[in-house]
Amino acid sequence: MNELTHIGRVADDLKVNPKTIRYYEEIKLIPQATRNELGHRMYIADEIGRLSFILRARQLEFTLDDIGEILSLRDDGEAPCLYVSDLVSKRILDVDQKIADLQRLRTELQQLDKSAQTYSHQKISDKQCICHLIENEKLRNSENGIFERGD
Amino acid sequence: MNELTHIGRVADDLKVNPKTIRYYEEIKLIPQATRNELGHRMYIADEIGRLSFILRARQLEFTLDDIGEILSLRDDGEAPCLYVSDLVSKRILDVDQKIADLQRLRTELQQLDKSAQTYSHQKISDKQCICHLIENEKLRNSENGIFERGD
DNA sequence: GCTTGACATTCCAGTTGCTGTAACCGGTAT
DNA sequence: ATACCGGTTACAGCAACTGGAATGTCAAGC
Repeated sequence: MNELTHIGRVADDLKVNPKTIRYYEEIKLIPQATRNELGHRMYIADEIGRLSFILRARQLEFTLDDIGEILSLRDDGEAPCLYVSDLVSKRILDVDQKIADLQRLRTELQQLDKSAQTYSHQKISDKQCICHLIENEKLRNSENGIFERGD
Repeated sequence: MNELTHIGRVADDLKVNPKTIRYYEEIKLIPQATRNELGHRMYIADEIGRLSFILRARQLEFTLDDIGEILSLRDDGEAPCLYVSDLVSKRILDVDQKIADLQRLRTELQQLDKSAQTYSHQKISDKQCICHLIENEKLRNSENGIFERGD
């Protein structure tokens, strides 16, 4: 076997852009691939394993930095799993936050959409108004004090 | 009145980084501010209005490109509201998609977290394994065919 | 008078995770 | 011969800022 594979094949199999693979090599997330006589990168199962680990972690939206940490812990012979499970917990909190933000955003947009129907038949008269859709929302919300921009 | 305000003050009031304001000027989202004798940017209510419109739209996660479109429609004397309400509808769909993605992600992370508890007492023995948390998930999911990476 | 601090200015570089483009090379099919 | 396919490199660009350095001006405090 020994299965030496070109980058394009690997990319197809893992459904990823070949550029991404080269990029990961460039930032040292994966080791420099061995080259064939033409200078083409050739991959063996091991490296494909590492790569697909990275892609899996990216699907889980770990940052490349975090993934790099995980991999180098592992490369040093340490078990990264505790580290990972810590990251996982943190990511869950992040994701929850983001979902909440988006849901709030969705509500706002929905209100905008609703008032679009209400206002659509009106003519613009107020020269100050940039867009009464967004402007009116702003006023309504500052009355209600909905947005405090919690960063 | 006539209220001429320094950039720092405007930034404080609108809770935004002064750099952001300069950046918006640089990309011509807002006109070049008038300067005082020291070359400092000074703002009047009108410009602050335009700026806070932009910030409001950014809170609603419109892109600067879209905001630019809206503003230049308005600058040309046209009503951007139909355009905006179209954008709003599209944004709602985007946001829905994003929420769904994040919820799926959350589920995955939760599963990871659960198996972290299951596996945490085990010793690492398999040299191939980079992190059994993520690896095992990958295997489980490819068995179930959960992830088809719908892009 | 001098220093310090708080602002402002400009310009340049960096962030994240890639992706696009250009210019090139080599092998294969027609 | 030539077109096509896939590989290579290096560099630029995306979004939406943000940080830092170097410089300048003014006012307060010692």
